[in-house]
Amino acid sequence: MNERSRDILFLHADGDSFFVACELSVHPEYKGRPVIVGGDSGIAVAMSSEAKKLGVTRGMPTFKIRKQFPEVVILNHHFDLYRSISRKVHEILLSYLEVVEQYSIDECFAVVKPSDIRFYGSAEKLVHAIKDEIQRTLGVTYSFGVARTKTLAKTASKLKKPNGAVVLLTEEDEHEALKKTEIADVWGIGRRTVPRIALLGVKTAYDFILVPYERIEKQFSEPMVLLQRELSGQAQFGVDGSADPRDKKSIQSTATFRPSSSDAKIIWAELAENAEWACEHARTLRLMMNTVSFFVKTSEFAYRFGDAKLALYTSDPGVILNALEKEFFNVLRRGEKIRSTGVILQNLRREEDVPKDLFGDQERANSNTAVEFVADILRKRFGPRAVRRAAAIQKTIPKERGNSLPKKYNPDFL
DNA sequence: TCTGGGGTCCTAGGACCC
DNA sequence: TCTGGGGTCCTAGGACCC
Repeated sequence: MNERSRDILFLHADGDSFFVACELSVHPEYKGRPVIVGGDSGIAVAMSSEAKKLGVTRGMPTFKIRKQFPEVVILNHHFDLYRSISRKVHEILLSYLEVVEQYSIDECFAVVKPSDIRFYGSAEKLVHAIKDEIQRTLGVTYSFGVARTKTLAKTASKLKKPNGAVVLLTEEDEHEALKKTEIADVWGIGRRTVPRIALLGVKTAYDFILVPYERIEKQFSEPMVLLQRELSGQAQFGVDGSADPRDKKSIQSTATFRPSSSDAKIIWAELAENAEWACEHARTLRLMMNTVSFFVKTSEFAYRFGDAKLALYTSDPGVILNALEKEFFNVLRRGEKIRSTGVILQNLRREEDVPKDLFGDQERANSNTAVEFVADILRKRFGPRAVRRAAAIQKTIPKERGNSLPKKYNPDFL
C-alpha cells in the first residue's frame, strides 16, 4: 500500500430527520413543534426530535399518533422537495470532494484525500465547512462521520446526531466508537443476524472485531467477513461516484389499498395501476424491461409472488398485464383478503440498447408506447389521475353497470 | 406499535452442458 | 446406456438497507 492510498479517508453525511427538516425549511412556522411526515402513508416515516421525545416511533400508525399525541403536526410527503434538496446537498459535497456517492435520498459517501484536507488544516475543519454551507444555504442539518473505512464513517456519523461531526483518526478513536455501538446498529447487521452473532457473546461492534476471523468465516458468509474487516479499519468497499439513475436494476410500484379485499377484480385493478406507475417511471428514464414480477400481500402480511418473462423488451403496461394474468390467478386464493399489491420491473435496459430485430417484432411490441407517451403528457398537465388504464378504473365503476373492458384486461375469476 | 414504499445484493439449488 | 465429475447460468427468495 502506498503512502497516498493509506491516507485516504471516507466521509459519510446523514441528513437529520431529513423529510421533516425539508418540510420545516418551507414551513418554519412548525419549528419547535412535534412534527412527523407520513400522513398519506398511514405511518410515521420521519419524526422531528420533539416528536421522538414524546415517544413517537418510526412506523407508528398515524391514527394512533392522532389519538395518543394530538399535539403532533402530521404532514404529507413531498418527495420532489426532498429530492431537490438532496440534489443540492450532493452538489455542495461535490464542490469540496471529487468522488461522491449518493447512497440514498438523505445519505452520501465521499472519498477524502489528503489534498482535500490540506487547505482547511484538518479533517474536522473541512467537515465543518461543508456542514455550515449546507445548513446556511438549505436550512437543513446533516451529521458527519469521517474514518478509514465506509462502515466506520457510517458508524461515526451516528454518534453525535443530530448536527454533529465525528472524525476517527486513530485506532483508539475507532475502538471507542465501536464500544459505543450496539451490534444491532451496525450497517449490514439485521434482525436475523443479531441472535446468531449474540451466540458468540457479541454485544457491541467492538466485541465483533475481537472475534477470531476464522470463526466468522466458518459460521457466516462473505458479507460478514467483509464487515468485520471494515470495522477493523481495512477498507473493503469503495465509493461509487458514477451512479446514474438509468443504471437502475429494478423499478417497482407498490400500494396499499383500503379496505382490504378478496375481490379478484379489485385486486387486479390495483395491480394494473401499479403496472402503469412503474412503466411510466421506466419511460421517464427511457428504460425497457423483459422480466416482470408481482406480489400480493394478504391482510396477514403473507406475500404471494409471481413473475413472467417477456419475449421482447417493453415499457407498455398492457403487455405486462397480459403476461402476468395467468400467474395472478394462480397465486390468488379464494376468500383471502389482500391489502396491497406491487409490480417490479426487472432486467432493465436502456431503450437505445434494445436490439432491433429483423422482423420488426420489437416495434410491434411497442405499438402502445406512443399512446402511453401521450398519456404521460396528459398526466403531467392534468394530474396523475387524469388518464388511467381501463382495468385500473374498474373499481370505480358501479358493478351493476357491468363493464365494457377489453377482454384481455378483464379476466374472470371463479 | 400491527406495520409504507423503493431499492440492492447474496446464495442455494436446479437446469444444462461438456 | 451407464458411468463420474465439474462448470456456468439462471432464478427464487431471503436479508438487509433507507
